[in-house]
Amino acid sequence: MRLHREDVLAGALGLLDQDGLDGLTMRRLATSLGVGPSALYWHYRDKQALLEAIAEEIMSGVADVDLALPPRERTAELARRLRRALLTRRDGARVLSGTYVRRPNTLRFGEVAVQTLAAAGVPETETALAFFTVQDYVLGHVIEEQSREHQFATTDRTPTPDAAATGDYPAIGTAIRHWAAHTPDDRFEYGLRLLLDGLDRRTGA
Amino acid sequence: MRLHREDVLAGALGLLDQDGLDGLTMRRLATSLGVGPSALYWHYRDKQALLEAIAEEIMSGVADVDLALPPRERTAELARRLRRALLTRRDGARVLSGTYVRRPNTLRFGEVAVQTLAAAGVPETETALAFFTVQDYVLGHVIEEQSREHQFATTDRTPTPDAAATGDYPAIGTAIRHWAAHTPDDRFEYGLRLLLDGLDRRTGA
DNA sequence: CTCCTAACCTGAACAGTGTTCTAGTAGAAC
DNA sequence: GTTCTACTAGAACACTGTTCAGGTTAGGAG
Repeated sequence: MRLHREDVLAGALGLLDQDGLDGLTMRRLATSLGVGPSALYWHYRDKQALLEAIAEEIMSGVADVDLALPPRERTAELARRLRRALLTRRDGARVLSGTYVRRPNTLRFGEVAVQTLAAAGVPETETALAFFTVQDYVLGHVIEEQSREHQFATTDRTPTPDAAATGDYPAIGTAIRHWAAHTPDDRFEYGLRLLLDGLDRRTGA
Repeated sequence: MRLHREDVLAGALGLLDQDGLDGLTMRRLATSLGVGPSALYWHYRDKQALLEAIAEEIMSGVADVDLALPPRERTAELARRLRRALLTRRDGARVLSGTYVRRPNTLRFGEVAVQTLAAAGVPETETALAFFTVQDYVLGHVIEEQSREHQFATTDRTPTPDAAATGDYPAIGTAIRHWAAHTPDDRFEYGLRLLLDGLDRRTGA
């Protein structure tokens, strides 16, 4: 009944989904695996190393986009797959933003994305700029998305942000009302479309 | 020599700039103020409450954009001011992403931004979507930007990301080389222009 | 000038955190 | 069946956020 690295990783993923990033502690992970805390340090040098393994696991398969799609739709699909992957695990975006991973899944995602952008007609000198722009948007978006999930679930603060805003901030009130009428997917797609439309202008030149 | 809330906030900001978010602990803040840790809890209910005060402080003045600018340039300026504000304090983006603030500075930024987008011709039903898109991009971008600063300063890992990537990931190699030739400001401006160009298409319809 | 009430602080304690260390045990290979 | 490696226990260190009962100090009222 001894552990391997994969068992530790699997247990960490389970604990992450259950209790979130703040609930993922080495001690709780150890007891959930029926083992002492120090045992984990044989498999992973650090908690940071474990988090990087989690990040790399989250990125698995994200790059496997349908290559038959036209380039623009393919980049859109890559962005959607990244968001889906982050949403799959609780606090996934926060985990990824805190790690700096250079491993197969993560690198392959970058490789495919850059190639796709180039195929879409983005000049070679700009592909990295465009890639990071999209990635930064997705990360920022999902961080906020998941932070909202968590905030509404735990605290009992006013769930409607317009409650405090109607007074001195008239534009926010109506704007948020329209915003609330959309699904999370719609909100993501809106920003994604903005970026893709902006990219279109640069592929012509 | 007793403290007021402002003193605690000022000390926290100083400690944040010096040691980063992870180094900002209640005990160290207390000793830096010449006081016991429990004294802080008279001024702020939580560490979270203190962080929200910091976030609100970071957002001070960000909304004060030149109203004489044309709408498109004004939204660009708002995005730049947000980035500058986040960059001013160390780990500023991480602090802001972890808080959910409804206070004057933060609300006023939203109000001005939404109004500016409306003035630019964005349909009223979309202003919030557009606002959050830009905000999410800025946040994601600066989180990555500041995380890079930190990573290169502390650890002695390979500072050039293409070192590991040249092998099986040819596109990344050249892409990163072009990326590295730009200044941080340039990189931000590129993504910002993408978003603004995408917005232009929606203001005509 | 005293008194009193509010504002502010101390010191100790609790429960929890990541991490390291020495010492040891189980499992496979020969 | 012994040896060697892979793996683990248990205790300890130096931290973390937070609470609590009790003490101090300042500023205004009488």
